[in-house]
Amino acid sequence: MRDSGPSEILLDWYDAHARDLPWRVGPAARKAGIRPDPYRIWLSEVMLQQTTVASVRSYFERFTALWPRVEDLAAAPDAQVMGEWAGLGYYARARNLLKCARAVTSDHGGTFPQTPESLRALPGIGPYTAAAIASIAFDYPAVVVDGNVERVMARLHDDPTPLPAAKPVFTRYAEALTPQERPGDYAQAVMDLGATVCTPRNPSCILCPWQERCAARLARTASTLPRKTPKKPKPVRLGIAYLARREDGAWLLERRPDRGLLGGMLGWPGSEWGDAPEPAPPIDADWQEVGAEARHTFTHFHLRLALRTAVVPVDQVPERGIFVEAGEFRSSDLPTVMRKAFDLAWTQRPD
DNA sequence: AATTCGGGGCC
DNA sequence: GGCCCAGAATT
Repeated sequence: MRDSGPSEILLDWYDAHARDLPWRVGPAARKAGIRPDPYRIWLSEVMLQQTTVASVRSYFERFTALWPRVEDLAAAPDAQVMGEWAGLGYYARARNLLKCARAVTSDHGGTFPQTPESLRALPGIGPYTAAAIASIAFDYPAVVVDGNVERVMARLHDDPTPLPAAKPVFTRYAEALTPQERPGDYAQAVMDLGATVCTPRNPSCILCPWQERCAARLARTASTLPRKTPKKPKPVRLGIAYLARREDGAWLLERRPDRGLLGGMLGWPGSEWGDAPEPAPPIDADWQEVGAEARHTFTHFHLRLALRTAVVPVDQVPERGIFVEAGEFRSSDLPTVMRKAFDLAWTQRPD
């Protein structure tokens, strides 16, 4: 066997161990000349931002079935896209997804730009996603740095510098390894390595194709890396949600403003969330307290949401929100905290 | 440079 | 309970 550099060693490992993913063109097919669909790569990469493969799978299948091409997604109604994204989290991604699909369709003739810089100019595409699309979809030798790559680089160099301050250094490590040949397969290979071998806890160093050149394996420090600066504790916020059912079965919901928490999503009208929430019934009714509260943890706070229910006559006009007909309402269109509130108030309890 | 943005699976 | 995840946008 001829002398191989680290990227060739990793590519050999990838040829044998590449995971089968719905958006992936595997190494064998790629060598046979099959190109990935940039639309599917873009969609998967946006869904995968801070989100596990296991969570993304079903959403990816659903989106590509509903909207096979970027032009189809661009033409979709906002409310339908937000509803399909419900439960996946980080809802700014869905809003930017639509902006991006419409920009690609109207400004680029339905074709994704191919360089990291031009991709970076599109909504919802940052440094990582631009590099990932350029390399995977177009075989552009971009330096792809995600959480997996950071972890692998920290361990290869046994570098104790804490993230996020270490990001520029880890990026330089990654730069030095990125090959000109098969950059797309290489990018996916490092991420697969991080996801399946060089895992956050209990890495399988014995299975690692880079074990002989890994400083952390020699030092037995792999499982302690990368270091991260400690996070702030999450405060508790309180709130009240009002779940009104009209006598004909319609539900009183509210479209949340496009910015901020759960932006652009449907939700139950309610109080602000804070230390001492003020009652804010959206319609005059005989509100009943629900015994249980919905508990939910967001990125930076814990929420305890008190619930109120009421049944109101058909001719009554709400002060806030809009009635959604029973036949048009799907609790799966709601973000998880709102779906939890619905389940607690109306399905897990007797009427 | 820090903060804001979700949710699920794992330990 | 906290940690992690194919991060981006905003301040």
